[in-house]
Amino acid sequence: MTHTLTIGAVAKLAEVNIETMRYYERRGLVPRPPRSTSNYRQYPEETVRRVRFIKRAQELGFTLKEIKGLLALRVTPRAKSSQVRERVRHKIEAVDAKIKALEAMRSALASLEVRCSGRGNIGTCSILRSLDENDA
Amino acid sequence: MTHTLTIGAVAKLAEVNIETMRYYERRGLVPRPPRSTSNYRQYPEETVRRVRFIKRAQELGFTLKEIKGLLALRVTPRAKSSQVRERVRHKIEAVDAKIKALEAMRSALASLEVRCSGRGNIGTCSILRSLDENDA
DNA sequence: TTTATCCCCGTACCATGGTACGGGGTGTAT
DNA sequence: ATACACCCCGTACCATGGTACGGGGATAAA
Repeated sequence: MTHTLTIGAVAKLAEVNIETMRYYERRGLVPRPPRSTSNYRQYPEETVRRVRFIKRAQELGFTLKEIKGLLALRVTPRAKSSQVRERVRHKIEAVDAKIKALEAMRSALASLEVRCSGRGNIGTCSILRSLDENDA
Repeated sequence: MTHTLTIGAVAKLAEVNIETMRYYERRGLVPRPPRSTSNYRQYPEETVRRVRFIKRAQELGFTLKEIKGLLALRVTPRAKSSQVRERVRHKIEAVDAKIKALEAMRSALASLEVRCSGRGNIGTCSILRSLDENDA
């Protein structure tokens, strides 16, 4: 059983470039793993999840800096859990705001699809107008 | 009544840099407005909404190219509405995927908040583990 | 043991999305 | 008519998030 992965294996499983792995390490998004005698990185399997999380979060509009903050949210013996909870609440609010914005965009798109399929007034068929109407 | 806005006025209202306005024009995200006799850009008020939409969509992880595609979704006399509806459906699917991913992240954060506030096992208190458990 | 494939590291380069600069004209209030 | 803020354009520069290159060593299969 292979309990560790090489950098190339992680990259392949997480669908990123090897250079990206090294870049994330430099940026502190992926912890420096132990090395083999020949100085190869030896990653635990969970690193794959971590990297996938990073990619997914990026697609949701988080910067690497913000993602680092998300990954750092954990209670350790040294951290006061009340502080961590406070930060978690802030992150939840940020996520909720994104969800709301996406839902607004979604319903604008949906109403676009409905309203514009008939022979309605062409002038009302942009996503911006759909958003306006939902806001109002 | 001022029915047109200068570039500076739009920039201020939409909370972007003036240079950003000109950049969006070059990229085709904001249509080239008519000019005054002294060659000043004369924007209709709706441009403010358009620019705000661009910024919001960016925060949701859309690239300028994708945003251009969103803004272009409209039925014109020349476009077959069936094609437009097809594209709209694709966009809706993309938005739904983002919403789902954000909801997963949200519930991971929420369970982080609950589970880590007591004196549970510290090892289970990262967002990655919370996501794992929700997936399973 | 050779050949292919992987890993190391440092450095350079790239695309996206802006932002700044500078020399010139305009608009307007005093 | 003078000052001050605003606009024009072209060009240069910047930060983020990678990606490529190249010389050198390690490992595995034939």
